[in-house]
Amino acid sequence: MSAEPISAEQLQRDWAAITPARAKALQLETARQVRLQPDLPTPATVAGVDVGFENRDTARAAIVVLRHRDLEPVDYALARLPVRFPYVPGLLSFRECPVILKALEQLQTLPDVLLCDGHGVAHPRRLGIAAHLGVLTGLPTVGVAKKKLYGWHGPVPEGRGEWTPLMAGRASAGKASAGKENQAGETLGAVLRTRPGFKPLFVSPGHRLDLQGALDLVMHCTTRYRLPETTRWADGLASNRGQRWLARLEALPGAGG
DNA sequence: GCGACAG
DNA sequence: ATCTTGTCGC
Repeated sequence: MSAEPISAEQLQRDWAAITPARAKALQLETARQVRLQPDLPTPATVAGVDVGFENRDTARAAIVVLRHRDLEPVDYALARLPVRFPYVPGLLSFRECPVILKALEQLQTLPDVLLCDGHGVAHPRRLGIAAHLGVLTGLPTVGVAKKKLYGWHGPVPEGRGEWTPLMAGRASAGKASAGKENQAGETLGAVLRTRPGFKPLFVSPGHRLDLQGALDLVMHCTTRYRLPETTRWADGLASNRGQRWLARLEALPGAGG
């Protein structure tokens, strides 16, 4: 039933001439394959993935695999590919998935779970890049975003690890309900305070785990910064100053590329 | 018509 | 995402 891991090359062909309109339709179909379930087995490894742009039309994906136990890097991969889809809010995966799959194929060993830059099911059609990547690869995935794309939420508690639900739909306006919100929507994710005094992160499950599992994992990976270590590594490698981070990786024991 | 709008 | 200078603080 569920799709086998698709190759980057195949994906490139499938999406070669896709339009935003067709992409939205495809999201509705693909979202039906997303599976959110509790009790993700404790992973041995957790990876972070991010995409940077060397220029207007060249994307660069970076994946860094960390040991779950101590968050030490054990593997990484880099890939480049021409950009063939514009940035459209809600359609991010069509722009970034191809180059990410290419990088995944270069890893020595696949990670047990993947933390993505962007949302999971906290998306208008429930298929943020993390959810889409999960279905495409079959891997458990988590969405970790710095800004909201969709949904509404109340005040975020100040303590580290505290959070408030990110609900589907839009906050009800009107003075009659000032202070209180609609109870109608479903919980899609969480607005999580990883560090007191800093802006919160938007966490949502992507595939093969639930919200609690996503939150536990993100907190486990977040030590002394606002962002999880996975994201920080991938971010660094995908960016312009990637050389600096590359040097740190190559100085490590068993981290090949 | 007006605001919202991952990376 | 990317383009960019300085600045405040541990």
